Amino acid sequence: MNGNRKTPLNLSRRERQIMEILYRLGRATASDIHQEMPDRPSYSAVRAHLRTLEEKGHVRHEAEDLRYVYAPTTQPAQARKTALRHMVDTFFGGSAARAAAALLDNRSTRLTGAELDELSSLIDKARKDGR
Amino acid sequence: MNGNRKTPLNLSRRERQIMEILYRLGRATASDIHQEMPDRPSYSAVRAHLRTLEEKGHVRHEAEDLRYVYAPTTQPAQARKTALRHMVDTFFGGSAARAAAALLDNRSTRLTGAELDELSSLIDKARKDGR
DNA sequence: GAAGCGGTGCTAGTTTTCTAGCAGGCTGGC
DNA sequence: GCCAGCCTGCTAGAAAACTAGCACCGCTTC
Repeated sequence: MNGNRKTPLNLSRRERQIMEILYRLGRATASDIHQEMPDRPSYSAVRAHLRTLEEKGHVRHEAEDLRYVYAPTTQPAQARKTALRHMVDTFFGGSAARAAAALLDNRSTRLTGAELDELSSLIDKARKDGR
Repeated sequence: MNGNRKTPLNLSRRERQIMEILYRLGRATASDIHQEMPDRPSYSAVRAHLRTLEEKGHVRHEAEDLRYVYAPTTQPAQARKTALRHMVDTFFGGSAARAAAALLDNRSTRLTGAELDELSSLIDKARKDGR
């Protein structure tokens, strides 16, 4: 199911931590990322990892105001999709419905009325498409 | 946000692969896990990792029919919750609603009518609790 | 009872990851 | 000009991850 090479599965611990920060932030400088790292390593180490990630093709950078701003090469939408799929497979037996239910069910996630409406309409839409 | 020690964040690449398989399967023998591993390592290597994971407290084993059956120490429900939270934070700006929407929206995940009904009722319930 | 099968424990060696530190470039203030 | 501050590139060494292989044990089958 996953002999894929350019997959988060093949990232080292630190590389993965960096990628997650990058997905969360969208784009960030080495310094930003360094701030966010758990068990904060040296700034230098972070930069080295970024270079590796860039070499592996997971990340690209643009020069901006005299320093580099990094971003994932994968489009956010695609990354989200892949991540969701993986999560659903490993924790919910492949059932997106069960995963969605877990999201709704969770008491700690208070959803606003507007959000609920939005979801309702998505469900209606799914019903229409399905039939 | 995450100085936690016993978190998936601190697992090595192989250890994480094993944990994901274990979450997916619920419980499994060393051999089962070995089968499922990407870039299949040696059986021996898998066993070594399992021992490490057990030492770190992520996994426990029971003897059964002359061999060990491994399972995560974390309760599935709790693990799912943590994983969801993490996913929502890194890919959906912390919004469970956006994550749920992405799940529903995904064309590739065909939800059955029954599932949609189930979700609708969950939404209604959330509405009631919310007000 | 010996051989084959399938399991476990352990250890030592290799490979990869991870890291700090040095060298250098550009900018702004003194 | 020159120093401080902040950035990049690179490298060598330490630490961790990863791995294969050996020794052993219990069961089954011949």
